[in-house]
Amino acid sequence: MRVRFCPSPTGTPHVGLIRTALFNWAYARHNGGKLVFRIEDTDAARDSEESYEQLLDGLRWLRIDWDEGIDVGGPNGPYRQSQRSGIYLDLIEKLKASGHLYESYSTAEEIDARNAAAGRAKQLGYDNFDRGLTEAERQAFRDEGRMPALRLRVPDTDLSFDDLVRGEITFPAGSFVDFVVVRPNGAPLYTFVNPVDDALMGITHVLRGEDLLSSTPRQIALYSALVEIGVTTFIPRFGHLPYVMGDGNKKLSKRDPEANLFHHRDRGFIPEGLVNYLALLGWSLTHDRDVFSIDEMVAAFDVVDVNPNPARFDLKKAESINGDHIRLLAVEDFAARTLPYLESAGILTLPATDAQLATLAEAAPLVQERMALLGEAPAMLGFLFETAASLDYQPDALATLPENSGVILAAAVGALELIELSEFTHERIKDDLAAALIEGLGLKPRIAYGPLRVALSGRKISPPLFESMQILGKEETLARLVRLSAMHAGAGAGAGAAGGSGAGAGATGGSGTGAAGGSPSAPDAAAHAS
RNA sequence: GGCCCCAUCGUUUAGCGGCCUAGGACGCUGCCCUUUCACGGCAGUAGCACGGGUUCGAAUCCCGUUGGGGUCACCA
Repeated sequence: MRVRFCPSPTGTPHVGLIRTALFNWAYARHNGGKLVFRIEDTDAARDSEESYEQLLDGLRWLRIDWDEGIDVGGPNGPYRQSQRSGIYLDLIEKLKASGHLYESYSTAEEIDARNAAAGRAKQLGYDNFDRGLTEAERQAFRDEGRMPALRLRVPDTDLSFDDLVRGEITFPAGSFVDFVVVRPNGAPLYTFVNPVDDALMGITHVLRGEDLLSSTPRQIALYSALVEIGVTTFIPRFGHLPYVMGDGNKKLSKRDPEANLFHHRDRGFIPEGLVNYLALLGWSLTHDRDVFSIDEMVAAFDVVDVNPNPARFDLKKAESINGDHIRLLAVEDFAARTLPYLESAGILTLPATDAQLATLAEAAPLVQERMALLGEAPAMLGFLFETAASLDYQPDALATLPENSGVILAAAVGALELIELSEFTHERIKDDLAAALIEGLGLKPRIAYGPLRVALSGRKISPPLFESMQILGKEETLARLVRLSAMHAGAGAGAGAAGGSGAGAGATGGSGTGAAGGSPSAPDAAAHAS
């Protein structure tokens, strides 16, 4: 069994294209067959070397490998169509000699005019006019200086094939016409080189996008010609994979950012997660589970199980699956994978220092289960790599501070100061803070710890608080609590319990006494502190 | 318009004649867990496009209707 992946290198890799590569790959691996990787660069105007490199980059990132073709070579090379001209020229001559190809001098305008004159719908396209040209007529055109395109003479019969995902499909005679395979300048078109290369490379199963379904009869017609002249002995099986849709009812367009493979990588999809999600686009492993490994996919994949309906690319679901795979990672692996994201965000130096790596290793277990995308790492871990002085506070975080924040922060400082440096662990921190704030001040945990969280991270949400304090260390933790306390007092929450520099009240309005629950207990807190 | 493909919860998918008063997942809602957010747990929400057949029996087979999509290039 031999399958192939044969993209044309235009633009950045599209997730639909990659899904096609994945299915071909999985089918080959499942059956112990070979995957051939060929590049269809027959359109010099649109193809680019950059796009070619991106294709390789994308496939390697997803760990989709191939047995024959680009880079790895093989007996049927070269594997870039732009380097196979000689092969095509030879075959074109043979097919001309056998009468399968004929010269066509009709221009688009002439075809339209003939259709109009015959009362034939314009959309019907070419009318096979040049089929019956005599040699004298052809010579007359040549004498006018016209160069012929070459068309394949298609059979005047119905053509059917048994699609691997859709079953029996029949195209009635006349619904496909003689089509151009070689431009007047001698350059063969995709319609020619694609089947020819498949034949030459012994491809047995063609899995491709649904958009090519209606060109299949023409392809089979060419294949029949190739069989007749002895180039190959069989016509491959075809399987047309469903579209990958975007929002609404349209194909996921190349313009759509979600279509871009690298967009997802940049946001922090991991290969395991994206492959899993891509596999779900038209296929499923089983009835009650949709998180699986690529090995599980290979073990189970059969193209006949592919669902023919178009699938919508659902980012939310994709992220959820990715999050599941992130959680499945060994913690060291997870930490290592966040590295590039932290570095490019400027959180870590490049390269990261040993101290930074140590901090990351400590923090990784705290955040691994709270991320769906590796790209969330900078926002989640950034505060661990700053100093009290450089920390930025998010406005929405500041907005959550209760009026008695000063009291809370002061009590926390008081409690934490008493902990020996060697005992500054999250368990101890938790116990002492609970004693000071929950019992001491009689506060609800969410009220008590909110200001501490903001002080530490500058954010409303963060990794677990006590663990974060442990990683930051006693000195840094206290510095952050003190800084926010001073800020808060300065901003006018009259309590002034912290630094006492206070005075600047008024601005925010709320009279200092508002700290209802806090006030009575304040003396206790103070006692604790001193 | 011709031809072709497709049709199960909002989305995706299981189902290939009786295991279906239709299962899972994402999303959404509620509750629990809880140092925030997550994670996790529990519960709930919501679907076989329509109409004919075939059959003892249809989400499953057939026909039609409707709806959606694709394709009709000297692009790939």
